[in-house]
Amino acid sequence: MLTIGTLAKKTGTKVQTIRYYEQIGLMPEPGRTEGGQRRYGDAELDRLSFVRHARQLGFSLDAIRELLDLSDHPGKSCAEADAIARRQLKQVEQRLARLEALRTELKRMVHECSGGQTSDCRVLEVLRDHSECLTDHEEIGA
Amino acid sequence: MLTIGTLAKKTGTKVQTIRYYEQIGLMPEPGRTEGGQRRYGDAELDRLSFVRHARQLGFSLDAIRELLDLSDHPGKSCAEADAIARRQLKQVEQRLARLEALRTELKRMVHECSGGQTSDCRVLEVLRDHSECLTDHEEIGA
DNA sequence: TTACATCCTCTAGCTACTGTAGGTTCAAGC
DNA sequence: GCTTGAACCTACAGTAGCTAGAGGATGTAA
Repeated sequence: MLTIGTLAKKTGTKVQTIRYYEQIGLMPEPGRTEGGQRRYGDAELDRLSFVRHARQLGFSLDAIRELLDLSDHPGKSCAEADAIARRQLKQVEQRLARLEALRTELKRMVHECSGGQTSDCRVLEVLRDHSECLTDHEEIGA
Repeated sequence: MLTIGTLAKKTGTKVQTIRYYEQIGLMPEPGRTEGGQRRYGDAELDRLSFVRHARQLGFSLDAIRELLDLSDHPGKSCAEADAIARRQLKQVEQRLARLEALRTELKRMVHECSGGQTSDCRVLEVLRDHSECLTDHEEIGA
């Protein structure tokens, strides 16, 4: 039986985060000691590991919820899980493309900084000037 | 004189976002009509363009605040602006590295999906198994 | 004058946590 | 059995950066 702190350490999660996952229904309500402290078993360890791994891969909590649901029902078609992963891959590739363009622009900015006064600072100038901008009015995904 | 809606369209910003920027002090309080509606001039258009461009490049609102402050004081050293841009570039490069690793793993997941039932779905299996994980307990930036 | 798009303020909600306050429980050592 | 201190508990507030909605006022063109 694991305390919440041990579970946290084993999965690289903060204690509060585990309680938060419980609150939003991503983790089940665990057993408690007489004094009211949470105690976890291996099933919970596995589940939390799954969640954390998926989070590291950039899956949203909603997507993880779906994936957990799928893995809880082994008879279901694999196609759904595959679709989620594909959607995720697509997003990652979009972000990559965007970030690569950003890197180029940032490199240019940094490269051209002459070290003088802000009045002739390229960094500020580039930000003021949209003409060389990648795209209009697009957002970057953090 | 521009209405807030026109300014929004010109900069690709939502009206609410402009009001939000005003609220947090990133945009100045504009003039108003007798009826109390906001009216903007070219200075505000420039400032908002600057902000949006910087946001597209992934700068935080705090960083943008610093940059705006620098550009408001043309006598200051360019070094600070350069430092902010360099910090940003570093972050972008870290995210890139991380995302590239993610793409590899996701591609592997998707590739190996055989199309059967979830009980033998590689996507779920990979998420259950941390052994091939990139790094332990690291976070991804959104 | 009337219609209606756009504006106003205020409040709440979103994601995915993280932090704090104030109090309780557990386990080890004596 | 008692003390100590780390780890636990709940509840609530705060983070970034917006976004959405309610309910009402304003501006402008026909």
